[in-house]
Amino acid sequence: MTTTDPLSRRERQILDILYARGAATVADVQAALPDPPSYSAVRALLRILEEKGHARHEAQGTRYLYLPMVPRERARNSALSRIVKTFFEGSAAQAAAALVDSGSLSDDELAKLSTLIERARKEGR
Amino acid sequence: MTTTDPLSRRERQILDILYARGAATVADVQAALPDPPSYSAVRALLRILEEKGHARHEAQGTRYLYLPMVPRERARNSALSRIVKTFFEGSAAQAAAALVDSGSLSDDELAKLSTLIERARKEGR
DNA sequence: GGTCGTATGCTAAATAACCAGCAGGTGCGG
DNA sequence: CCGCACCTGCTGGTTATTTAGCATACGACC
Repeated sequence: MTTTDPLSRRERQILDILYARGAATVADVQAALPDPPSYSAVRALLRILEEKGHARHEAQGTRYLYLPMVPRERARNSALSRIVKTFFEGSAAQAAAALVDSGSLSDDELAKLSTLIERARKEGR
Repeated sequence: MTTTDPLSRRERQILDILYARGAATVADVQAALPDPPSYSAVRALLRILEEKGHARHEAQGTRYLYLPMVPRERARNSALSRIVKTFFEGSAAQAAAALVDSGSLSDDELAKLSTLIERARKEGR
């Protein structure tokens, strides 16, 4: 499948868990889910995600380890782009500004970000 | 309702449209939806969003104009925070870096961001 | 005034999502 | 060797979501 299909709520939740952890077993996913349903239910959802081409599994001993199919970076970028479109009128700069303004960045992080910006400004021309 | 409820797929899509446009009529929403369903269907979803406390409407002449209930900034922050948790291991700095690295920022924007960072660094201590 | 286009209120049906259970297999401790 | 704990394959039922349809109202326009 083409990964252009919209995901249901649970599918989204589970895929998020997969991205957040990199990989996860059924039990991992179940433990990480809010309002965790039965083990069987989680398995069913994971199978659907596989059918839709969003996840795959590898055998880890006797059990399955589930992983995202779409590369993390691509998924991340499209998630960011969605937010930028929805909340920042398409301006990535505004989004970045909101993150800086959030106040959750340490001095160290701010310094690094500053360097990054300088580099971007030089490359820009 | 407490806005802590998870939204269905269509509900999410429609609410996103409301946030992206600030306000919208039923026809606006229908036009902006991918795979647009019937006018009636869109209306039903908007009504549900109202019941759940995510949207409200004002009469605009004979028709309704729908608006988000939760302040844009709050919705935006929680959306950002979700992405940061899912894709950037909780680090807002990494997310900001990804945006800067995206290359979509103009020189002007980079300069402004730089100023913003300097200010944050001073305030930080 | 007639009628056409577009709006809402309300309702019920079709579809999709979600979930749990059973059967069978495999490894491990007693 | 046997039972326990944990896993997968599969399958069907229940609930939520998504949808369209009908009746009705209101303004615009000829």
